[in-house]
Amino acid sequence: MSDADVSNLPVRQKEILELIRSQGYVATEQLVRHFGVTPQTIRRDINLLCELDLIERFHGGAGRIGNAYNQPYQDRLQEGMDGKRKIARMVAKRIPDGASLFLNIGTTTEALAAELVGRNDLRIVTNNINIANMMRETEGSDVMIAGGFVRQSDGGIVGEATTEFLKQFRLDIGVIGISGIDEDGTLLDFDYQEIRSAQAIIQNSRTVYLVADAAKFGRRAMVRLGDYSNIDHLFTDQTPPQAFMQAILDAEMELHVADVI
Amino acid sequence: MSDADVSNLPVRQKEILELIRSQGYVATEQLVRHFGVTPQTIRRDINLLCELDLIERFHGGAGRIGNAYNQPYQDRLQEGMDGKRKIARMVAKRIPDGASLFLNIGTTTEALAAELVGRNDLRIVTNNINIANMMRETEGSDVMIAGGFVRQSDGGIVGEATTEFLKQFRLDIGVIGISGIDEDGTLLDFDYQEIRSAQAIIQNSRTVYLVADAAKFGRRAMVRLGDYSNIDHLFTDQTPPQAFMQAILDAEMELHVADVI
DNA sequence: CTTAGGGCGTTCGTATTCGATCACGCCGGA
DNA sequence: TCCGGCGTGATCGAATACGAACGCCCTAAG
Repeated sequence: MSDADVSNLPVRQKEILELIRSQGYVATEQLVRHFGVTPQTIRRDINLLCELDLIERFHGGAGRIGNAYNQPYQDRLQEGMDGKRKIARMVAKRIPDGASLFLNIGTTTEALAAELVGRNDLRIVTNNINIANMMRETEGSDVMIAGGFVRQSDGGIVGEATTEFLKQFRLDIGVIGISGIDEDGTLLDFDYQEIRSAQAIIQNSRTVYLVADAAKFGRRAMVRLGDYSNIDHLFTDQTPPQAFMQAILDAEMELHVADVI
Repeated sequence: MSDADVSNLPVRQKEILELIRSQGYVATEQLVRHFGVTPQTIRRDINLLCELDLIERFHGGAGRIGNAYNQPYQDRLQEGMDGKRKIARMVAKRIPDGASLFLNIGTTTEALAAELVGRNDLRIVTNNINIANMMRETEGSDVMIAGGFVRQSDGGIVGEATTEFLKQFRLDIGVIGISGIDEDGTLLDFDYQEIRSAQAIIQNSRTVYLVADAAKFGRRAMVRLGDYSNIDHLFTDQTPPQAFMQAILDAEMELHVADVI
């Protein structure tokens, strides 16, 4: 994308780039103090880097560029976030201190992780690089990350190695998200590889939580993950449509709908 | 750390928090457009969140809080960065297109990863979560991450599982960094677990690159990693002190000193 | 020695953002 | 009905950041 040759930049500009990439944002004033130069000089650097599309300019500083590749992902993170957050809050309350849990790929599980930041008695195994990063923000729970291919679109870790890694554990709670649910309770996903990880998590969790916001009911996806018999608790944000209720009631599974509070 | 109860905040403030946590920084103006309210209201929100130590205030917006825990790490990232970058640039030139390589924990290897962003023919295996994140920024090389414990201090992934994961590969080049080098060529590190990963990388690389800036020569560290016989190429930024040269010349190892250009 | 050019500091007028204050509308309780 | 708290919008002077223009210093080429 950014086809500028970074390596030929002056030292100070390279360092600014480095700072911004690692910190996300730096104020002009911070850079002034850091380098001992005038604001004007910093601004010149920032403008130059900005014209090369290496950083994004703000009033008062500069930040990492809004990357085109994770933009759609960021959008997805937004849509239906209210529902996801409600679900996450509800699930977080049901995670006891000292529990061990799997968190797999998915925006809803990420929302859960956000709620769990600050808890410091948990042991978490995840194949989501964003979750691992999130939990690093504070001194808190132990985090293990699964090995495997890093998927650029969403930071998910997938592949046979990932599945094998997950199988090494047996934890209290497995939290999984999915792409869609059929009326008869068939759980679906778009990505074959992701399915394998989810199945490994299901097989090795004493209790399985499925988190799915309202949009998942009726959404078509290609790959079959399993059905309600694999799930112990289903968490959602709205009462599922009538057509889905029969299968839900027949299953030996508890349904939790987030309070509208 | 931040002992404020996030869950009781108004919806807009929670969303602001979410945006900042995911984007690193948002301008006041962006938030104004996003929520359709006046700048004044956004400022009130930002000030409130700032007093709760949940975000950091800037002129023109707000950003993620400069976390106390990775601060010492950030500092370490800074000191000697010039040298590290020079080394990184030199090594990057020696990584051919299509190569497969290990990158282990360490600030110098991170600097190398930064230089490799944009290359799109590489296959990279790493146990450094920062590197995995960095490579995600652009469409580029394939990245595999090792599984294991996520170390909060620096995002390194360590533990027996990590070592086992690394052993599954056999790659063209292994790039390792270390904490210190003795005069006789003994390679040292502070962390026992990290050593095991480095040794696994050495054993499974066709060529081993050691990257070490000038500060490493003579620094004492506790755990023995190996010696020059394990290394094929040593990259550094200054000619090593006289006392070290004999061992370096005796070893079957190429020494590369970064040009002062 | 002279000169041209790049990098940086300085100045100053302009643009933007900030905070204090007041006003309005929307509740819920007396 | 009245009242007070709360959240928001509006106004305006103060603080801050911005860009353009100019001059200085250093370096390299002639």
